Amino acid sequence: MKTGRGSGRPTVADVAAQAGVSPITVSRTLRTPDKVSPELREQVMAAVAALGYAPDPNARALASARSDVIGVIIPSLTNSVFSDVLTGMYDALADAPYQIHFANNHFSPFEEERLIAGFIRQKPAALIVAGFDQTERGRALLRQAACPVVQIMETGDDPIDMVVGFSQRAAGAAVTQHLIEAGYRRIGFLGARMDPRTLRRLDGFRAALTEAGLYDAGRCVTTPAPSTFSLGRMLLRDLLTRRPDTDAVFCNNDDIAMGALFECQQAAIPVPQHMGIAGFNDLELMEASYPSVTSVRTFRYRMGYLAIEMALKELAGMPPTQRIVDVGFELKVRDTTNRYLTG
Amino acid sequence: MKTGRGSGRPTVADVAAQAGVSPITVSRTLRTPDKVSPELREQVMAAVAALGYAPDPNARALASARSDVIGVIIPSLTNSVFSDVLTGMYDALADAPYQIHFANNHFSPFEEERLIAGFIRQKPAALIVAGFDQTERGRALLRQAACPVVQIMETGDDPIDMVVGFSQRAAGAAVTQHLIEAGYRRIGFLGARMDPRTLRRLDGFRAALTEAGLYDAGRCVTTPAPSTFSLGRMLLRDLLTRRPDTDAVFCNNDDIAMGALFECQQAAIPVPQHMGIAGFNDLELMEASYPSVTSVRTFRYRMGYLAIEMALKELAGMPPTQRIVDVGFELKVRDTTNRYLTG
DNA sequence: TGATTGAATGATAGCGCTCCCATTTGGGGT
DNA sequence: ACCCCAAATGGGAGCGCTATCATTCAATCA
Repeated sequence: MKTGRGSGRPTVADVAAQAGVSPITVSRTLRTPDKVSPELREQVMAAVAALGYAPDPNARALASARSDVIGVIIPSLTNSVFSDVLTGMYDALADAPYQIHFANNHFSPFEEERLIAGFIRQKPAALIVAGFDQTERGRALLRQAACPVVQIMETGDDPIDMVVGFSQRAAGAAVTQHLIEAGYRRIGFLGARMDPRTLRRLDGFRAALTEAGLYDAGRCVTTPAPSTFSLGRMLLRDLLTRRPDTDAVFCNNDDIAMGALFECQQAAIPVPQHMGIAGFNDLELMEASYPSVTSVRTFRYRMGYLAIEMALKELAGMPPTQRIVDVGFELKVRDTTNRYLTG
Repeated sequence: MKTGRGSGRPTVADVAAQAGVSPITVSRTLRTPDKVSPELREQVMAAVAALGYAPDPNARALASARSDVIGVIIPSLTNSVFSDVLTGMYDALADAPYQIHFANNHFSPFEEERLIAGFIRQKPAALIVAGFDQTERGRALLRQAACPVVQIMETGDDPIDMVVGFSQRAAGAAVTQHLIEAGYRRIGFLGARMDPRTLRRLDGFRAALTEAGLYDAGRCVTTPAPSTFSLGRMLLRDLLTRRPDTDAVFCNNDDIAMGALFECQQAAIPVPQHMGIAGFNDLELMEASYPSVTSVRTFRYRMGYLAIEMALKELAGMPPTQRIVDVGFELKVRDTTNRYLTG
């Protein structure tokens, strides 16, 4: 039985011999038990247990031209936003016979393209990518991929296959609208990294202010640098140097907003009276902070969860209920934009 | 050329035909180019380029009984601590022909054991696990794994194979020592999740206080719940209910510390005068915060980076310089424990 | 009753790559 | 001139599994 090159672990052949059936019956028992008679099924399972057999995923993938890998490509790991998404994905997977492999493209569509090609080579069960900003070739690869493809974090009418997300632009506009309604008039925008999604938030910001006749391009302070809390402090300082009369800021994300708040505290600028602050994503920190910080709640866990769920559904042969899912967002108004706060 | 079952993509055989060599030469050109003469090498590379050939990782893994997967098992994704570690790993990997697959065990050694078994089935190139608290069988599996194994986040004399980390206990003791030196006397401990590493920090805390004759078990407030900022607030409230005279807290991590700070701000407890606060991990937030928060800087990125580097070195056949690497830690003293602060 | 069907099982032949060993070739050493 | 050896290349087989088609056999129908 030892052929010399083998791994030493039991194979389908071993199980088949032990159970007195053919290898293919073992294979069937493991993958499509209902196509095997109960008696044989039991025999095979007993042999599997006796030998401690576990199938080799590589051999399986080679033979069936389909692996159990669900490829996930996200822009960054450092970003806590994506770790929530991933957590949702893992939870949705539960005990489904797939595994998630992910890669990060460092916010580069070119790296994303490489990663897509790499995944496709593995014949993935499904692919999940962030947003709509793939390269031409990247989109083409995804379109040709013989597997479900889910785009997440944004919505759009023309998904490659399926999409679950929300309108970044509408969310940006909603916060801005809230700041206007709260009585702020000289509203700035603080933005870091400026990836496509951030740009769409800015777009919403601009639209809302323009409509209200309050837009002032000079109050937009942005940087391509990755966002950090300290950067939030710096961006606010920058803005106040250029436009000292600014009375509120919409921050492209919560890190920046929190940094802005710290800066105000240190500079003894009363928040929310003299400076309103709103963030984006609604990290848990924003609610716990004192003062608590206004933000836009995004359903990150949910997006991850649904993305996997939709892919699994399609893999199971069920047609998806819908190909375009908008999970929405929720404005969380808190202390930092509540001008009529007592205290 | 179409055999019916094939994937349609070019294979080694196609490349070999195009280049006028045998399949094995193509294989060699791609994996060990120095074993092929320059002329043939060039021919093969030309054929590869012409056909757009890319090897099938599954077939490769099956034939060579060794995949290009480096398995990483960490307790949690939600935790920003681990995302730093992962970032370091990805960076260390750079263009090495391996890919990282990770899984999280939700802080459960049993789930960890399952994951280890799952990875080993894939014949990984290397395995990286967090800490030393595997199950008996988990350790056995790792020991028998025919690949480099790196334990991270902690140090220990008896690694399964290699280890890169730092002494959680010593770090816990060092912060506590600092609090004592800063003049605090009634020092509490706030801890969430209480995983093995946290327990060792607590151990260091206890040792330092005991030695100073200041230990009071009643000042340790812990919970198995996952740590959040709000939880930090609650834990501090709890502690102050039990021991209102507490004058400093060492928090098991930065989230808790930050929450404690917010609670103090809301309750108008002067920090650091009436309450010293120290965290653990030194997230970027701690430095940016106002007041800035004392913490223990841990080299998370570095640990991830080194873990991969050590594994790659071994995979390349080079003997590792050392099997046990202590990256240390660094106490960052800031406003929240600086009693003599002006302001 | 004989033809027909469908479910259950098996034999065979790969999937795409690499291991192992054999073969060829072109120098050194003596 | 001889042997020997190492480097370069190829032939053949097999990694562990599954797709495909063939076979068996009992149940069904006219």
